[in-house]
Amino acid sequence: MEKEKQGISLKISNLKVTSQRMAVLEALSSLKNHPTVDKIKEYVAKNHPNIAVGTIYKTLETFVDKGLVKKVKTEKDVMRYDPILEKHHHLYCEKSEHIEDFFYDELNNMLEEYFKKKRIPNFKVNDVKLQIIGTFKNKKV
Amino acid sequence: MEKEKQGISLKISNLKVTSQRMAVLEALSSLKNHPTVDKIKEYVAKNHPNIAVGTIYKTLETFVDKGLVKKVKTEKDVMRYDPILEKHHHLYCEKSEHIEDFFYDELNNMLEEYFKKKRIPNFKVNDVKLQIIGTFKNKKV
DNA sequence: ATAATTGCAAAAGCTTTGCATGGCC
DNA sequence: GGCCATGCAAAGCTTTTGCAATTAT
Repeated sequence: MEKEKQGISLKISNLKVTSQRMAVLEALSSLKNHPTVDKIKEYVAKNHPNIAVGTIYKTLETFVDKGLVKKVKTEKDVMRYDPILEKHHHLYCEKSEHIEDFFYDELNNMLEEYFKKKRIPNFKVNDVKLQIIGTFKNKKV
Repeated sequence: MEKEKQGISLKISNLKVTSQRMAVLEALSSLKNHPTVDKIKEYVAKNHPNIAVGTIYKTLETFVDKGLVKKVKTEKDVMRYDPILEKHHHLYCEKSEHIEDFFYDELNNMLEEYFKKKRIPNFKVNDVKLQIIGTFKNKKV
């Protein structure tokens, strides 16, 4: 059961299990497309009409601190959240707000190799993220 | 003379040459580190005490439209501006707001090759940006 | 002349904060 | 019971907008 897993992941992170946190976790896993706070609020409000936006912000910030979600940046200025922790990159649509995940180990390995060989003076590389920008074809995004 | 070039680049873009626009261009080329609007305002204000923030925003937006600068987004939610148009990537410091440019044709070629061979289903790649995240060594950033 | 640009100030997001209340452990 | 999390509302920022006055061409 999904809820159980979510409760466990809160406990592991030393967070109290509250219905709001559970609801935000559920929203994150249901809303596929790197939701904004607004989308999350909308989703959560279905079963939680009284949840405060502040709570959602605080909750998400807590999750980021604990490493349960990551922030995704776009050229626009609204923060979006990504619940997937495996290493992956993002495809950004030039024409819409759509963001899609892109997993490809081969690419990760290639980059890792590259930065292992080619050192950057005075800089220690910890992570490399790709923003792959373009357009989606034949798809309602 | 630098000013002349800047005036010309405005004319080429079909923009009227105003002292405010010249000042913003100068700020962009002097402030190396991908300045925020605030930094730009600060710089411009030295010789232009009366410039309005709104004007700076409008000016920058115009420049972005004309392709004279690009927006750079960080995990924090303040927009920053990059006057360098050549293809390049960014080094992000994990510990500060410092952003540095990273030029490396070899890497660009490698990525270009990669995405030429490895097609992504339903997606046309137009640009690939790297966010290289880590820490600067022996350096006051 | 006239169309574009600017300054000013108000407004519009998005996000954070403080504090009293309420709920987990 | 103690402490952490929540709701609420206000405040803080960054950014946008409308409009009259100004300026470049």
